[in-house]
Amino acid sequence: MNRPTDKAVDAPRACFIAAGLDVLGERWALLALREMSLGVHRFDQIARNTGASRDILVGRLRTLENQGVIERVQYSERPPRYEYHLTTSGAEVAPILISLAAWSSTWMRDETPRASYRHSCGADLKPVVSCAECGEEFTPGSLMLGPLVSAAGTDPPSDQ
Amino acid sequence: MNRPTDKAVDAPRACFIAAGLDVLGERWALLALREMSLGVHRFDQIARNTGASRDILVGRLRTLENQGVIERVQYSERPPRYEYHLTTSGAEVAPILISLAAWSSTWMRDETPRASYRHSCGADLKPVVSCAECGEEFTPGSLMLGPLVSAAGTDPPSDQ
DNA sequence: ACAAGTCAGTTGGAAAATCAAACTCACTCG
DNA sequence: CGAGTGAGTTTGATTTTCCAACTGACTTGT
Repeated sequence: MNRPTDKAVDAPRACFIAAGLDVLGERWALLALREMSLGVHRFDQIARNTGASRDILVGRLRTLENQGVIERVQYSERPPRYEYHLTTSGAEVAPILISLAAWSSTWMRDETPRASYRHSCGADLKPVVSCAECGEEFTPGSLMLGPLVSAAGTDPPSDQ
Repeated sequence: MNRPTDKAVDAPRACFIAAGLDVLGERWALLALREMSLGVHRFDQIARNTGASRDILVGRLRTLENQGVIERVQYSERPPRYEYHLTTSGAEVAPILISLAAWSSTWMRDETPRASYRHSCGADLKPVVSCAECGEEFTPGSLMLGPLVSAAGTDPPSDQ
């Protein structure tokens, strides 16, 4: 009763981009991760530097913690106070932030002055994305759909 | 009355990551761009494949058009019908989608089956991000703040 | 000692964004 | 002629977000 071509009224594409956005795509999430990448770990400073309201920021940080992207590290007993730190998973968000910063500094050409980014070597941010397998640079259009998978092909990296 | 260290009650960090998110960070925007990257250009299919409601999708597509990320291409006079295509700027969003897909397929390890992505060479998606200047691979933490800039350092790429 | 400040949240109510489904309009196809 | 397609628009509910004030447990300055 179900030939392979039967699509149940065309459900939205379930792909890893959509899944990633479920975690990282909520408002303020990536900016909070940006702060931690830059060495800012405390609630008040993250709130100030991102501009997020404190209440929704609490929600985002909890979601990111539940997803294993960040972790709370207690730095005071009385009163209990926590710092927010990137896990391995969170640290690996960097390429997303880098690509975003690079795209933005190329294409957002208006008058407003903004903080730019650079590589630790001192050079302006010019990331090159290439395929680990063939070494070729990714060109627009070289991203293609692959098969459906449940857990990524090979090794599950254990966090921390 | 304004020493360099006076910070006007700590405004949120104005940086290129935040600016990029203003354009690409709204709900459905990146998924719509994903569709166009995959060769889907018509409204109904973009709505179906992303899962966005038609009304907000209209809004997103208009914003992306105004920002020069996509353009509408008329393919029928009567009734007027348009296709949505990536501009050069839109095509260069690919590294963001690639990084997101790669992060997600590494870290979203639950049971639900999702479409994976691959490079056009056939290999599973394993992007390597390196610095165009020094050639070194970007490691977590190698992203650093640079100076404030108004329009990116050098050449404004003309679109198309 | 007491007032003021820091820090990580909570709370409550208003404002904005999103959602889903139905509806429109201009056609095309059988 | 009737059904279907395609790109929206409309409507009214639901969900998120925003903002400012408030709390509780301290710490620091005078």
